[in-house]
Amino acid sequence: MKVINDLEKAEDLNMQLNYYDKEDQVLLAVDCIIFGFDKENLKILLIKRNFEPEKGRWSLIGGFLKKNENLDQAAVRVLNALTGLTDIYMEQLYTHSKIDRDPGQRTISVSYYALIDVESHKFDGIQIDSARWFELNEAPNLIFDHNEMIQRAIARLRRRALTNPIGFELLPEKFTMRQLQNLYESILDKKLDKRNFINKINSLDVLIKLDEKDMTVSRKGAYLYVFDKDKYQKKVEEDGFIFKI
Amino acid sequence: MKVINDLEKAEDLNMQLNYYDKEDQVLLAVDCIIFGFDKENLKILLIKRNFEPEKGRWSLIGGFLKKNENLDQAAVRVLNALTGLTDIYMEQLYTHSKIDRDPGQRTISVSYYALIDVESHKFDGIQIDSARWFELNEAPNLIFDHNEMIQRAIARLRRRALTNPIGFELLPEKFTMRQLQNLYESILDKKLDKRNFINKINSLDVLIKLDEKDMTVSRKGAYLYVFDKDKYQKKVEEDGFIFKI
DNA sequence: TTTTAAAGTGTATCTTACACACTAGTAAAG
DNA sequence: CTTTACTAGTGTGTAAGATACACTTTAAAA
Repeated sequence: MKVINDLEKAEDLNMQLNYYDKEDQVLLAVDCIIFGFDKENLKILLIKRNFEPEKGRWSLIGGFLKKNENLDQAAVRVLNALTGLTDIYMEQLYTHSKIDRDPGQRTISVSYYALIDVESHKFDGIQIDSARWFELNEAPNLIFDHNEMIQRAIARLRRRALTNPIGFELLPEKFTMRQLQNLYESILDKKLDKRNFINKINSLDVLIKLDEKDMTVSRKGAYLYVFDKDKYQKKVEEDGFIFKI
Repeated sequence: MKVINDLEKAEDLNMQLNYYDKEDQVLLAVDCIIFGFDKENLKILLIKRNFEPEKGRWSLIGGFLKKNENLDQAAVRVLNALTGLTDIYMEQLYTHSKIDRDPGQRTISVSYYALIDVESHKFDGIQIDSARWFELNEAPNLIFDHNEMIQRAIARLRRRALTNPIGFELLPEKFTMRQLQNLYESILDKKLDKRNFINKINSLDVLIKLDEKDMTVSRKGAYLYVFDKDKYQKKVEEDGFIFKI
């Protein structure tokens, strides 16, 4: 019996090695879609590619997954390496696998996206020269399937904006109602009624109105608000905190 | 000049080769989360793994991406190979990349999910013996991170059910209101009011009531409905057709 | 003919969404 | 000091949609 068992084990081991070994390996990339909000408009961060193929053309911020990291970590590392940006929370979006999407070699790419405040995230990386913000509708044509990736990210962002309090965490620490409304209007690409917007936001009960005013925006000045992270967290845990703008 | 150009080209080519060559390659897998609805309850399709590691344990229906296909195609192929199921539309869900998720070798897995009608999709594949339906809450513990994958799929399904007319396409061709309500109640895991549910569904205006009755469910019998695909498509194109149950 | 089991149906009340226009406050200009 | 200019800030009425709720109908089986 022992012999048979050992034989079986040997066969299994063999099978195991064979099984994985005969499979095709591929390169796995991450591409970061970084939306920026500058209190007025929605922008996107792009980079000039410094290697072939497609050297010199604009692209998303991308790089390859390494053996010792997971995809979330790869996205953070790549973003930091190419722009110097740190502490950006990105969310995984979609995995693109068209056979010839990268003519250099069979590469599958996982897209990540984030929405950040332009002012409070100034670049300081070595590659700063080659990365810059573009207005969303003035972005150049991108390499590979990067345009498609962006379209998908915009769709997700929009859907999110309609049903989740996206943006609260992503705004500058203190902001005016007008800025928050601008953000929503940029994402949804339509005008909202000021009174209804404020009523809705207030009914969510996650903002704290400060005594402080932003006097740069008008003669009268506009009250500043901060996001109440604790209240927000509690609501998310309780009921998912889905609403509708 | 020509010489220089050629030199540059050579350098570029070299760089190109180097660039891709020094990157780590990985195995890419797909795992299919197939939810089934049998007019009563939500089930999940699992398979007994027939190779090491973890041979003999239950797992999702999975396999590896090949060079000549994209991920969507891989998911369809793998599902068909292991269960004989055809014509299943699956949607990509998430890409799992924890470093040691598969102890056999570094493998990244892309999960796909679908919701199908159990009755109208009987197995006929060679592997039929090792695949079977489990009640969602009676499913065994699965290998790797497959439990986590299922949790994510349930969350997505639930979210979808709240805002999209999921299920209409996925039900048997003819169905009763009670069956549709059962489906929603299974997904959302809560009871709904019969009258309110019917009113809501009718207000969506995508079902056609037949003269035919299903006499198996009660003495009185229940009217059968069919899904109006054209109307549905039109609504999706016009306004995305988001609603709220 | 009676029993049984699920189907089918309507309304009143509450909540939320939406449309809509004027006053308030401050700094800068004159 | 007064006027001007500019954006912030505010409330209500109406319409639509969400929710709660219980009895009658139908046809087969006993």
